[in-house]
Amino acid sequence: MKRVAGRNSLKNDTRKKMRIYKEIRRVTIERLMQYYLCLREEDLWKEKNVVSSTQIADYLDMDDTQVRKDLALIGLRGRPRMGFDRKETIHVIRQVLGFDEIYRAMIVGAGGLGGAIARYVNFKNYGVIVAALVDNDPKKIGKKIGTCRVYPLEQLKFLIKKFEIKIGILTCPAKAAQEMANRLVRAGIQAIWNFAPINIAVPKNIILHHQHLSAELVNFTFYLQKGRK
Amino acid sequence: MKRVAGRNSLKNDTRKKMRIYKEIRRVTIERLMQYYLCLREEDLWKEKNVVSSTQIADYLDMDDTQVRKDLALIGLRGRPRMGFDRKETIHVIRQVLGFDEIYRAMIVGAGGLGGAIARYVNFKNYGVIVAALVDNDPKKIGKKIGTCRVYPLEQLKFLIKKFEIKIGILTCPAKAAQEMANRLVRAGIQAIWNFAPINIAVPKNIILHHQHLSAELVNFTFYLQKGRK
DNA sequence: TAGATTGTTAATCGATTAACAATC
DNA sequence: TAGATTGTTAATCGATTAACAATC
Repeated sequence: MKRVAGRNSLKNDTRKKMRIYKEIRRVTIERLMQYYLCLREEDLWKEKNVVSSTQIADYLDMDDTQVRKDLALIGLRGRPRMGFDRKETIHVIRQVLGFDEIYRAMIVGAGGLGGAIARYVNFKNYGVIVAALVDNDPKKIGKKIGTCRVYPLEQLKFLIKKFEIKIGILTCPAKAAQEMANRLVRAGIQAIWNFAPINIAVPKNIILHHQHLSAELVNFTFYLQKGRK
Repeated sequence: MKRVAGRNSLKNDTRKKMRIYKEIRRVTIERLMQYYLCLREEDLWKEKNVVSSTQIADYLDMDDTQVRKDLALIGLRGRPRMGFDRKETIHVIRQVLGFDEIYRAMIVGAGGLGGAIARYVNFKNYGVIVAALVDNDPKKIGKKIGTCRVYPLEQLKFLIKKFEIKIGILTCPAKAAQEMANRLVRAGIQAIWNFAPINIAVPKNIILHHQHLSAELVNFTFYLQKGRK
């Protein structure tokens, strides 16, 4: 079957993207994120045009073949004796991880944690913009935190439609978390990032990511124990 | 060689503990944490004395053999037809993960995030107590946040000695993070939990856990992309 | 060219799952 | 007892690492 070059390119791109995504596992995503961070942030490499898989592997204390495999998976080719083009690598990883699209988020609960997250400016480098906060405390409503405003809880659904919000960030007290999650789901949210120290349940089609800070403590308590090195 | 029962029991316990710890990997720790959370928190099981590996596995959507293997690794035995003793399981997991010892922590940076963490009451369920905050803003010094007080930055070293602080929590701005980490290390801290959006370097013997909230965004951006699912 | 680095296949390693006898 | 659940061995699966020819 004959093909006209270009005509199907967009379609083929999408198909290729989907094929790639099927194969990318969670651990790979985490590693891609690490490559991205060190390629982008490390002063050491900021001026370089080309970085070898060995350099990345040494920096991250991992195997160089792994780096090449991961980069090959997302379509990146290196050049023998040279390595990988730094800018291209950054660009493709951003593309694959979805940082080049824009998703808007809403923070539910304008307390200390919610406020701190709203002020976290570099979310936008990762394709996420906090568009609004909601709270039920009249004293907080109308205030500006970072670049966004605190709205009354009643406007939750309205704001989600208006700003086309896809991600709900729960920084409310634990006892309100499930109810707030339900409201977000009913309002058509697609993903929930839960900071409340409680497990919540959502429909299967909703992306749910728990951020239980207490659960992270095991990283210290386990390794600090006597008898451990 | 003959052994006197009891005489070596403490020694043997420690030896056994160390042997176990050698074998416990990061993924296992994470799973133990999940078992702990669902055994402890799920209302469903709060009244039960016995829970089977199958029930836990179903709840967490994993393989039941895995649950039995993990529990066997930390010395827990189940009873055929019954399952595992719920309280004993909780107790042993707490023990292994180190939640029964007490470690004190200091928060460096009494902003929104630092304040929110200081108020997170259930850290103490995991063996961690926030003993103090430090900040260089004179307006904040002396204030009480949750149950602890904000001290001047100059007292950092003094406070670490006084309260026997083992964990430093960095919630200061990114540009101050490395310097604050250095001060913590010089003052004899053993672990650092870094919330500042920058990579910091510490000596190898220090436990370092980065909590880059921005990096978590990939959990949403990747899966929200068009062409996925 | 010589040598460094890639890309890929094969080998190893470890983790997960299946099977089933033992047991209460 | 019959049947459910454990504990353990063996089989499978997948991920990581080693080896090495290809290449600039």
